[in-house]
Amino acid sequence: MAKTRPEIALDSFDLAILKILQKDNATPQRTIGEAVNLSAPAVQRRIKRMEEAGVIAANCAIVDPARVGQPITIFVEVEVISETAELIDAAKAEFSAAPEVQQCYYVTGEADFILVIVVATMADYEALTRRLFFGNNNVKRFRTFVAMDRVKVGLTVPL
Amino acid sequence: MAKTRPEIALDSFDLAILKILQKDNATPQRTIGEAVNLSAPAVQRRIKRMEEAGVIAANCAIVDPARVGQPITIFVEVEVISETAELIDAAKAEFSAAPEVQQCYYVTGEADFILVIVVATMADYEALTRRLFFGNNNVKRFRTFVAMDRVKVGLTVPL
DNA sequence: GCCTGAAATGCAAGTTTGTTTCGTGGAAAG
DNA sequence: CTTTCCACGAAACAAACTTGCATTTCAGGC
Repeated sequence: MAKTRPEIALDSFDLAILKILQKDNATPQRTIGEAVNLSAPAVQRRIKRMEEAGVIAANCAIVDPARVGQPITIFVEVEVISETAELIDAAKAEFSAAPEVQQCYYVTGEADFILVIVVATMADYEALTRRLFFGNNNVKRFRTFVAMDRVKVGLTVPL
Repeated sequence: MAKTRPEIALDSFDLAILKILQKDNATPQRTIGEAVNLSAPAVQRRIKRMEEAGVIAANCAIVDPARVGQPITIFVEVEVISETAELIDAAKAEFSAAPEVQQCYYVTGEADFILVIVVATMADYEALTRRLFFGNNNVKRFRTFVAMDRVKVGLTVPL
C-alpha cells in the first residue's frame, strides 16, 4: 500500500526549508537559499531528498471551493455497526472513492469515521448521504455538522 | 480582512488546469498545455488570473506530519457557553493562533467548532487542551477523537 | 594529533521552464 | 459590414532549475 520510504533525519536547514515550502512552494530556490543561508543547489538537493523520502508528500495548488461553485463544507461523524477488519477496510475504500469526500479519518471515540465533505448544494449532500450512508448496511448512524465559517483551513504542520 | 476579489467565470479550460494543479502544481506549463490543448503562455495567463482572483488560494508543499515527528492527528468538537459575536470571534482568533491547530471550522449542529489538531505526543495534546479549552471560560465542553488512520487527507475540491 | 573517507557544500556551465512581446484571428457590439 | 476587444500562438527572452566538479567539513580510525 504505502510505499516503503526510507527514514531520514532532518536538520534545522531542512525544517527551515519545509517551513517556507509549506507556505509557498513557488518560492525560488535562490530566495530560500538566502533565507536559510544555503546555496540554491543545496536547497534543491534537500528538497529532492525530502520528496523522495516522502517528507514532502505532494506539491499542490489549494483551490478555494467557494470560487468553483462548491461553497458548502460539511463534517460527518459516522458510526458503524460492525468493526471487523474487512468491513472497516470496505468503508475506508468507499469513502475514499467519493470525490466529494475531501478528508476521511478512522478515529477512536464516540464515532468511527470523520469525513470532511465539499459540495455545491445541500441537495447534493443529501444525495451523497443516500449513496454513502443509507446505502451502506454497516452504517449505524451519522451526525452532520455544516460549516458556517472556514476559520482556518490548511494542512500545515507545526515545525 | 479577506481581500475583495473579483468574481470570475471559469471555463472548461480553467477547470482542467485546476484539476491538474490540484494534484501537482510543479507540472510544467507546457505539459499542462498539451493536456488541455492550449499553449504554454495561455496556460500561464489563466493560472495567473486565477491566482489573482483567489480561485487558487495558495501553492504549497504538503508535509507528512508523521515524518516530521508529529504523528498524532486529533479532532475536537468544541461547544461554547455564550455565542455572542464578540466571544465567537475571540474563540476563532484564539484557535487560529495555535500552530497545532491545522484546521478550524465554525459549525452548526451539536458543536460550535470543529478543530483538527496535529501534535507529537498525547502529552502535547493535553497541554494544548489546558491552554485552549480549560483556559477559556467560554468553553462549555469538548470531545476528542484521535485519528487511528488518516485514510484520505487533502484539500482537493471536486471539479 | 594526523590522516582518511563519506557527505555536503558552493561555483559555474548547461538545460529546462517561466515570462514577455507581438502579430493574428474570432466573437460580440455598433 | 466594420470596429473593437480579447484571447490565442509563435518566438524571443529572462529566470529558475539541474548537473558536474573541485573544495570543504566533520567523524572515526590509526
